[in-house]
Amino acid sequence: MARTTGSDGEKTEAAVREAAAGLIARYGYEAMSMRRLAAEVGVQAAALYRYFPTKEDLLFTLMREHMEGLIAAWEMARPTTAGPKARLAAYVQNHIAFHIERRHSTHVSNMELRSLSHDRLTRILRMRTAYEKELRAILRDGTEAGVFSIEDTGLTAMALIQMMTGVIVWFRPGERLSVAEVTATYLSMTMRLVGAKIDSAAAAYSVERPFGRAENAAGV
Amino acid sequence: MARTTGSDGEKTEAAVREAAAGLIARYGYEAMSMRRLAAEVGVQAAALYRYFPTKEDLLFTLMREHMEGLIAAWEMARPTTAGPKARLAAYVQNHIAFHIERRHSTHVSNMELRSLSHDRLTRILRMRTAYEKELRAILRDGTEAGVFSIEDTGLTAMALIQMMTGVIVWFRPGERLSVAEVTATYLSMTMRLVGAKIDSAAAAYSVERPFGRAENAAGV
DNA sequence: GTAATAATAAAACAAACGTTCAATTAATTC
DNA sequence: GAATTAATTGAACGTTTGTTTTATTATTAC
Repeated sequence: MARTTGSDGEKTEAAVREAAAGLIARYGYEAMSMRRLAAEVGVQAAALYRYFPTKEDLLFTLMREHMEGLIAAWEMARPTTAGPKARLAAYVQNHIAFHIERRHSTHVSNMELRSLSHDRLTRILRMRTAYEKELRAILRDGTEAGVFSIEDTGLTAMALIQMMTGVIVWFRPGERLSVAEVTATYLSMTMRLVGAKIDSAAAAYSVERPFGRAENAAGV
Repeated sequence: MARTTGSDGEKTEAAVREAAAGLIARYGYEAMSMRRLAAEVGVQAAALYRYFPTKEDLLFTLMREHMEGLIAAWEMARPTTAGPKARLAAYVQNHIAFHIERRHSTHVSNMELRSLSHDRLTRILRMRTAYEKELRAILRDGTEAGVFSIEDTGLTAMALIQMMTGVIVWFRPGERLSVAEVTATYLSMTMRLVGAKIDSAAAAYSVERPFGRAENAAGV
């Protein structure tokens, strides 16, 4: 047989991306065979090559779009006029919300870097560095303004990112804690970690448009 | 040919373990072929099967011994009579020192869990849970004693472990920072994160026998 | 020095891998 | 309704995979 009834290129490609992210997150890039992926999508392996010339192209596409999405989300969420503390709060909220929302591609982007070619690895790492640079800038500004007390800006940024991204390792939606509760707790841990001075302005941590659904509930 | 001059089972096995940890850390378990591993050791692939019946047995051995080593190191380092703050400091120091010292097997143990069979995964996770339980106990004791101010003990434990283990992602020995400096900074970040009350007892954070070499230098 | 054993090499196995190609059918265009 | 294009199948390709088997040599024990 050949073309199947109701088949549609765009739908198939989207299904391939989603299935690939799920399978790679669960079993790893090397462990996912193209035949297994095709079966998950409900298609023959050869059909995948209409959308992605090689397996590595597929991996790279997932990673690139993950990073582009993360940076775009931050550009939407970032407060431009606010002080260091509100900006840090926005960064934390955006980061956690984005990574929980996209658990699978986060896993892929964090675990499968080693399967990229040198050039593509460089491109992904460049995006990542740009994103992390934003956090370092916030920490530096806060330290210079005397709002934070931080010993080493770069090291603190790495520690915070590892801590926040680590949420996806254990967090499962619908269990003991909600996204809002987790975010609120991580936010206060972050503020203590950077030695943020407590101030009386009640809305100090709140931010206008966090990524994803409105989950500002927890009283922070 | 067959047995080569100077060949020795124990040495070969040790070489296999070390080479395997390095290759899996760099390229991943699935991406490491038995032939590649054998070449790294300087032996034919068939020779590996004298020491490990299957590839997965090799992986499991690396992980089990990593976890056993971690737990053993903590049992050596743990202060039994000290208060929560000194115990937490000992935990952090031991954790960071151990993971930096064994970067490769740490990578393996963190990234390749999905390649284990169900039973073996359960065994490794049991060890991990036991180790993490120690940290939760310290945090709980400190909170009850009023020394720490923590909202959610379990969540804080996960955040701390992710933060500390994340050191191996970016830390390279011999670069900008020494192990002692990194440990000192992480220690003070940890203490702020758990809201540890500052006390005047100067030696509050010091601990008798940290894992590995004596790197207590930084004035914490 | 001979017998036993430990450690390895070399070759082979079937299975699975990523990928390509030709054929075939569904949908679209005119 | 015929011609064109889009989407997919099924079979095949050469490699590489983990593993097994058999033979061979170094070492050890007596």
